[in-house]
Amino acid sequence: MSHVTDSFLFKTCHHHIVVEQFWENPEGKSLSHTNMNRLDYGFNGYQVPAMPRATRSARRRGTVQKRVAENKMCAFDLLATVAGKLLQEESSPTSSNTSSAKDQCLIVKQDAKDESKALNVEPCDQGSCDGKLFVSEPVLQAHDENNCSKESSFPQNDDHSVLTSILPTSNCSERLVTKNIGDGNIKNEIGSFCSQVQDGSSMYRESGICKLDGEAKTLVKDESNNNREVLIGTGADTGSSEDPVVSRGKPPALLSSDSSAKAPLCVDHVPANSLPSTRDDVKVVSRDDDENSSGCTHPSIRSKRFRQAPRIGDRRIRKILASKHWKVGPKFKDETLPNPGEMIKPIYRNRKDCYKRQRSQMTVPFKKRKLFDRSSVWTSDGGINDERFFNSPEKGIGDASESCVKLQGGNGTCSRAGQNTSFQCRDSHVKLRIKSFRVPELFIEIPETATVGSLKRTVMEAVTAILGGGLRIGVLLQGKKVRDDNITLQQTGISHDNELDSLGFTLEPNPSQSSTPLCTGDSPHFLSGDAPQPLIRYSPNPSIVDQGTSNVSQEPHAANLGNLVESDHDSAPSPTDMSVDKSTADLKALVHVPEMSVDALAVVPPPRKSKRAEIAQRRIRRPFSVNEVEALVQAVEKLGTGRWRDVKLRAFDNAKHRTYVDLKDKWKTLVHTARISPQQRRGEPVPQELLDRVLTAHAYWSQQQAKQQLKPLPETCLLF
DNA sequence: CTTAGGG
DNA sequence: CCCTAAG
Repeated sequence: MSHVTDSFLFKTCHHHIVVEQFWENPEGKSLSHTNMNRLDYGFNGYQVPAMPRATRSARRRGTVQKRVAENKMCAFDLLATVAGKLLQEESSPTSSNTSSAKDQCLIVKQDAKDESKALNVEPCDQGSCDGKLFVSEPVLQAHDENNCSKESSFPQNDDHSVLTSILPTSNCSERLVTKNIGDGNIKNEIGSFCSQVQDGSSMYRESGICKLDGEAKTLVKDESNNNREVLIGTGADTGSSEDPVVSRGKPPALLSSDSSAKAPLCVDHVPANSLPSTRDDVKVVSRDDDENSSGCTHPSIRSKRFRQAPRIGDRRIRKILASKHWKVGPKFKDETLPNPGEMIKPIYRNRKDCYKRQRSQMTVPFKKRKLFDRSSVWTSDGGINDERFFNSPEKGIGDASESCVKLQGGNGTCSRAGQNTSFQCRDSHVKLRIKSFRVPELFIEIPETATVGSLKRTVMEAVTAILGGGLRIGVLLQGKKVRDDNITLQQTGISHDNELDSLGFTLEPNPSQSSTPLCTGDSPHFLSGDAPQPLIRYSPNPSIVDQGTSNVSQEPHAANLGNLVESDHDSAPSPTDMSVDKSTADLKALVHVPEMSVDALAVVPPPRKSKRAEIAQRRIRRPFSVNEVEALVQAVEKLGTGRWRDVKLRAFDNAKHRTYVDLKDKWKTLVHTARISPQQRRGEPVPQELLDRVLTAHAYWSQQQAKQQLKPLPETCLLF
C-alpha cells in the first residue's frame, strides 16, 4: 500500500484536484533509501505510474538521491497528467459519474506546439468565477517579509500542517492550500505549478516559479478584472477570514464545491497510523537537498529555512526544470533580495567561471538542464523580486519596444505588483499590469570574428550580469522619475482611478553594483552610468587583447610552449584560428547593439526558448590544434598525468576555454588515438611524433603512479 | 575546486 | 565535451 505523505489540493472554481505524493511501501515497513525511488504521485485516486528515471549515473551508482529530485521534477508532469486525466474523465461520456460539477471547468493541455505544455484551465462561461488551477508547494515564500509578512504569517495549526499558499479570490473564494500531513515533517518537494487561467474575456496572465530542491516556489498570479489578493504565507490560515482548505489523503474523486469553499475539500482517508514511515520519508527527502540546507523537518524550522532560502549568490546551482511540461512564466523567485555583498559573488570572475557557469546552468533534471540560476530574467533571482508579475510569453513580447513598462490599468487586477505598489490592497487598490520591463541599455564589445553564438552568449552574460548585479525598480510617473520611496501612491497621483499609462517601471542597475566588473579579469565591465539608462559596456576579453598568436613558436621544444597557446576569445573554433593573426584590432572592435539589446531584452519574458539549446548551450567544440597538443604533451611529460590543474596553468593558462578537465580529456583521447591505427584516427592528424611521446609519457607516469601507491617516492623526474 | 572516470 | 563522485 501506499502512504500518502503529502497531498495537494488544486481547487478550481468547481473542481478539486488532489494530488498526492506518497511512498510506495508494499510491506508497510519503514522506508529505506533503497526504495526512495518509489516516491510516486497520485491524484484523485490515480497514481501516476511513470516517474522519471534517475540519471544514468544515479542508476549506475545505485543511489536514489537524484530520484527524489527527479520525482519532484515530475510533479509538473503529474499535473499535466492530472489535467489530461481529468479532461478525459470529464469529456468521457462513460465517466460521468464523477462530479456534478464536471464540465464546469475544462482543463486542457495547451496545444502541442507550445512546448511548455502549460495547463490551461478554462472556466466554462463562469464569468463570475475565474477558473483557477494553482498548485503550490508547501513552501514558504521567502519574499515579502517586508510587504506581506503580516498577512502571511499565520500561526501553524496543531497538526503541524504548513499552510503555504493561500489564494483567496474575491469572487469564488478560491484558494489553494498545500499542506504537509503526517507529522508535519514531510517535505513536499513538488514544485509549484504554473498554469494559465483564462479569465473569460479578460486578459490573464499567470506564471509560476518552477523551482526545485525544496527551495522556495513562487506563484505569480495575475488576474484581470478581479479584485484579488494573493497571499503567500505559512502556517495555518487561522487568522484569515476564509478558511484555507486543506486536503489530505486520498480524496474522493472530484469534488464539487460552491464558491464558499469552506467545507473541507478532502477527507483524509489515510489513517494516521498508516503513516508510520513518515519520518523516514522525511529523512529521505531531506537528503535530496542537503546540499544547501539541513534537513529541516520541523515546520517551524522549515519556515525559517525557506525564509532564508537561497540567495542569488548561492553557490548551489539551482536546477530548474525547463518549461517542458508547463509554462514557466517569467517569474521571479520569491526570494528576498540578496545583500549587496552577496550579489557580487555570483558574478563571473573570469572567463572560465563564465563558461563554467554556463555549463552548470544547463542542467535540469530530466536532461539535466540548468537554467542560469540568476541570469534568467524569467526565472530571475534577481533584483526584481518585488515585481513578480509578468505576462505570458505570447503576449508580452511584442510590446518590447514599447515604453519602459506597459501598465494595464483598469479595474480588475490587483496584482502583486499592485500590491507592492500599494501595500494594503484593501480599499483603493491600484491595479497594475506590468507588461514588460525595459532593460538598461547595453553595449556589447565583441570581436568581429566572434560567432553569432558567442554574441548571443555575450549578450546573455551581459543581461545576466545586469539582472544579477542588483537591480532597482524605478518608478516613472508622467515620464518623471519618482525618487521618494516614502511617498504614497496617492500622493504621487497613482491611484486606482488614475491613468496608469503614465506610470512606468524601469529596471535600473543598482548603483552599488553596477560598477562591479562582471568578470574580474577578462570579462565584461560595467560602467556605471546614469541611473535610468545607464550605458553598460560589455567587453568579453579585455585581457587577451595583448596576446597575439602571431609568435607561436614553431619549435616544438621551445621553452614555455605553453604560454604560446593562444588564449581564447570565443571566436569560432576555426582550426586556423591559432595561426591567424588577429588581435588587438579585432578584439577591440566595438559592436554596438543598443537597439537590439534594448528591444530584445526589454522583453520579459524572453521569447520562448523553444530549443533548450538556448538554455543549455553546450560549449562549442574546439578541436585541439597541433600546437595545443604539443603544449599539452610537453606539460604532461613534465608534470605527469595527475596534475591537470598544473598542466593547465603551465601550458594553457591563457587559453581560457581549456579547462583542466578538457586537458585531461584531451590527454585521454590522445592516449587512445596513439594506440589506434592511423586509419582510425579522425580530425586533424596529430604528428606521430607527438603521439609517440604521448604513449611514452603516459607509460612513464602510469608507472610512477603505480609506484607511488606502493611507496611514496621523492618527486623525481627521471625521464626529463 | 580538483581528480578521475564513465558516458 | 558533459556529468559526477570523491577527496
